[in-house]
Amino acid sequence: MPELPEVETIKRQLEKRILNKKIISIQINSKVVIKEPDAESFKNGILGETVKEVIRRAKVLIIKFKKDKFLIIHLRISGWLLYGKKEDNARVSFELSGGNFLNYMDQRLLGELKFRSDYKDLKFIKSLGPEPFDINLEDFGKILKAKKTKIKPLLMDQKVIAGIGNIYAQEALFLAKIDPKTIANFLKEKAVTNLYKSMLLVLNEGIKYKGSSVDSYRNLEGEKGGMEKRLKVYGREKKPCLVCQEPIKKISIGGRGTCFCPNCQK
DNA sequence: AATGGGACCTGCGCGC
DNA sequence: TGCGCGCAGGTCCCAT
Repeated sequence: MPELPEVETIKRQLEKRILNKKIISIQINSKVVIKEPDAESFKNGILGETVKEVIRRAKVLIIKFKKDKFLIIHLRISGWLLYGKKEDNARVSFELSGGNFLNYMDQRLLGELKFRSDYKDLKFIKSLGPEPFDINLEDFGKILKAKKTKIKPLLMDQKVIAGIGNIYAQEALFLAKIDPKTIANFLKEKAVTNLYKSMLLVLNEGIKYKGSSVDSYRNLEGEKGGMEKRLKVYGREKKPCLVCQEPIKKISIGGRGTCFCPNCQK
């Protein structure tokens, strides 16, 4: 599910709901999502702690308790968080002071929860490139210039730019009118500028409309996002391009489905 | 350096 | 109707 806009939406909602709440009890229904340490130590470590800060880095949510206690949540594909009553099909439920619950939902069980003394030292976190909103046009251009990979998987490479996934990469390329198969260092200055602006635009729009609910994703309040109705190419295979009416084509790049308009995106 | 395949999981929709 | 297959918003790991 969740790319930067979805995770940012959840982060902002968590700030309103769980800041300064204490973890009263924890029920783990699917141990497989607890990646570190073992389920028992995970539970014991978090019980009684109070939420001091909520952080997002790329697609990762970090809940900070004390100085050296962090809950790190990666939702991967089908993970989401639901605030409110206790959910029977939650993989993990955290009971909070005040009577509400924070439920970790994850149909495919690919997400991961970790309890650690830090998050910045995680291998994955250390390998991340800059946040899209922290990179300037000049640096963005330099990165593309140095790469001979196709532009679409490059945008999705978390080591290069952190937070973009399969939906927003397709949307940004459509807006910028760039063929997703284009080799990155082949892009001219104007195309690079267009792509940079389009990337920021689609991410900001995603945040504004509280994410895309293409499938099971719901935000913290259990609501669907509003962005999926505004997506211009993702999931629109064979449908007419919203700009030129040409049928949208779907291909596979780097093993990921990729929709684009063969007429607009050159 | 770049690409392709498989792995991790469950469940949906499609064609036969 | 029922079944098998491909596919799904992510990331890692291996081989070439």
